[in-house]
Amino acid sequence: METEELETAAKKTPHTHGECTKSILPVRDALEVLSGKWKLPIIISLIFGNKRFSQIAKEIPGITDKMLSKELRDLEANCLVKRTVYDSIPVVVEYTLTDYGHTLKPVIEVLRNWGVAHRERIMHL
Amino acid sequence: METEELETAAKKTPHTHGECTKSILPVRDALEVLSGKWKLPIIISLIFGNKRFSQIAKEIPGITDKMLSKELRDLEANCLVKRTVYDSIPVVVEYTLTDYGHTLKPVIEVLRNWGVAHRERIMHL
DNA sequence: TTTTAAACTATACTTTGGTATAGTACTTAC
DNA sequence: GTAAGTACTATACCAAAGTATAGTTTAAAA
Repeated sequence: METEELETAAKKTPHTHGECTKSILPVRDALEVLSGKWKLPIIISLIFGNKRFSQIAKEIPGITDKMLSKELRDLEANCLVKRTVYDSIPVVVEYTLTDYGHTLKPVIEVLRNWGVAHRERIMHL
Repeated sequence: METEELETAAKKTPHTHGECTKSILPVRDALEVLSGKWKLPIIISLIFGNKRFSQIAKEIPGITDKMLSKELRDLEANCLVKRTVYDSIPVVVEYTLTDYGHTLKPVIEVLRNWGVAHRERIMHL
């Protein structure tokens, strides 16, 4: 019996490379925005309300100042977070989720729902 | 003017640690399933139809055998992919998205839609 | 008899992500 | 004048993720 003649379903839906790649790229973009250990905690923390640097730091156990600073800059570069400097003494900086940042809420919801179900499933094995 | 008196919106919606953490964990679970450079290409490739090892390898430019093998085992451990060995000569192994794996489709769709919009937005800056 | 193909595994290496620790500038409170 | 609070930055280090390259088994094809 030749390999090529196997009765698998493998050949049923032919498709091109380009199709796949084009379909993957934007998904990757979205995942990148949420990637890493700290972006999600930061975004979710800001969904609950505007925060100052040290407030976020306190709310996220384990994060270092360096990572918080770096990730906030990342999120700002992606227009998801706005940084406002208050000219007080000492200087206070407030971080806000932009309107655009809030468009992530349904995305996070879908991920959460799937995640909850997945957790259930993996537990009961 | 004291820091504590600033008229920011930062104090409007108080919430607890526990709330945040519990809300983050399942999202992370979901992201983990899709994490890394190769899981998404593999899943999407299998959405288009069942495939054999070397077929997937050919469809995903740049992936090494080692990574493909490792990621497939990961996906199998998460019940997303089924591995079927055909007792032919030479041995042929077919990979299938399980029904459960297909539940990822809407998740990927949401990510893709957000990703497309995000790509647009970042481009036009 | 060497090559080809299937589906891998093994070893070593590099790159990226994240951590640990310390230090900066400014000012107010003790 | 020393400590403490604001929001950071710098340096060095470490571990996980990914890459490169090669080797394994079986058997058919050239």
